[in-house]
Amino acid sequence: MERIIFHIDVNNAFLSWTAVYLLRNGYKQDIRQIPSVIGGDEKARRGIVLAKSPIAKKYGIVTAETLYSARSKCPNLQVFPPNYTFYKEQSRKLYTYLTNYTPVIEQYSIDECFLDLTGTSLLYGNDYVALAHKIKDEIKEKFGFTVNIGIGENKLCAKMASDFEKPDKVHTLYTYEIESKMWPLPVDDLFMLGKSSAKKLKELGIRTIGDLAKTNITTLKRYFKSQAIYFQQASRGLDTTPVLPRSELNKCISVSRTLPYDYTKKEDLEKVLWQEVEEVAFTLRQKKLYAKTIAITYKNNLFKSYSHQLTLVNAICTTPEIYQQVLLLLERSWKNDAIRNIGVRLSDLSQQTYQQLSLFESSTSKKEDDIERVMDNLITKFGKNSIMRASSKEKK
DNA sequence: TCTGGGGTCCTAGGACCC
DNA sequence: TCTGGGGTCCTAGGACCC
Repeated sequence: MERIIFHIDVNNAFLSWTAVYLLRNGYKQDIRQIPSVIGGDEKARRGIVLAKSPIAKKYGIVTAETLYSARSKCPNLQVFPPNYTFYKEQSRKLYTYLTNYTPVIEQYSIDECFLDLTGTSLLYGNDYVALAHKIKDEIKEKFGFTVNIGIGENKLCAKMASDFEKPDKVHTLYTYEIESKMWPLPVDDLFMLGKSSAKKLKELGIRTIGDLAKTNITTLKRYFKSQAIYFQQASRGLDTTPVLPRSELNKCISVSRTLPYDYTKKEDLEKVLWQEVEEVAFTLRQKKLYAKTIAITYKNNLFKSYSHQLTLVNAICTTPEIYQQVLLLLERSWKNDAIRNIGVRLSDLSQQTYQQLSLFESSTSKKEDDIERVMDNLITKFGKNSIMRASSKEKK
């Protein structure tokens, strides 16, 4: 059966949401109408563009460039800090509202989702463009921000369509429109085809998505291995992946931090790692998960990234147990270089409710897990400062 | 005061087993 | 004593997404 998929994308999400927040709190100007960006804290060395207004875009400002560079393109640029708590709330409200139309929603990110409306014509009729306009306008009225809606017969086409012209627009990319609407676009515009693949394709003389669609698969395979098949299928608008609610089961939980200056002392790195372990371990336990693989990630002053990981026999979840492994990893992997960014990642997650005790392991781990859970509950109820372990005090 | 943070997926190579 | 080959698990690194 032919499918009908919508892709909904909040226009300049962080900037729009901040605009809504500011207007609601008495700010006189709509920052969507001026040259503005949402940017990280430059003093904390996080000074990059997270979102931009349409006028800022006209100045050539792009996402992820430094604020320094953005200002050089537009001297009267206004910079606002991100408000993640508010963003998450807006995102949740939007998705809750969209479940009115279909239960088959895949939340792709904080500001993007797919809706499967296949078989809903008895409910909404056959005019999907009209339906999309209705949803789009309701969102604008109800929440105060605009979205783009792309309509297609699969997720790929819907996603490509929502990207066409912004903001506040509805576009279709039906099978019969692929040649006219998608083939003239540069290969970089194809979803999941990034910079490094685009560069290789250009060297092969493949510039547009149409060129890619017409390229011999054997040639593509020589350069792109298994990716070649995806590229060719996608360039022809083919995609059979289903709209699936994001699995509750995370594949990994991670945290990383850019440090205020480059750290060269082990004790300093250990202090940051302790805080990071507390964070990821807390999230892990909130999700009632255990982790078997623990990793440490670095970025040094030369922007070189590296990482180190280990896999345990038994999955763990307490902060001290994880920290112990992280210290081991630090010992084994840190190259004594100046560290700009350091992080902790937990993966190989399971919902295992019992721990298989290895022969020589004490049976106290269950008790320790319970103590941690009691502490977590206190934190949830009374806040972070309500409780602190003795060892964490000295590390602050 | 130049270059964030949280994810998923893939690949190559080594260890180890039979 | 001249050195096969398939399978699995693990790690590091990289591409790509928002």
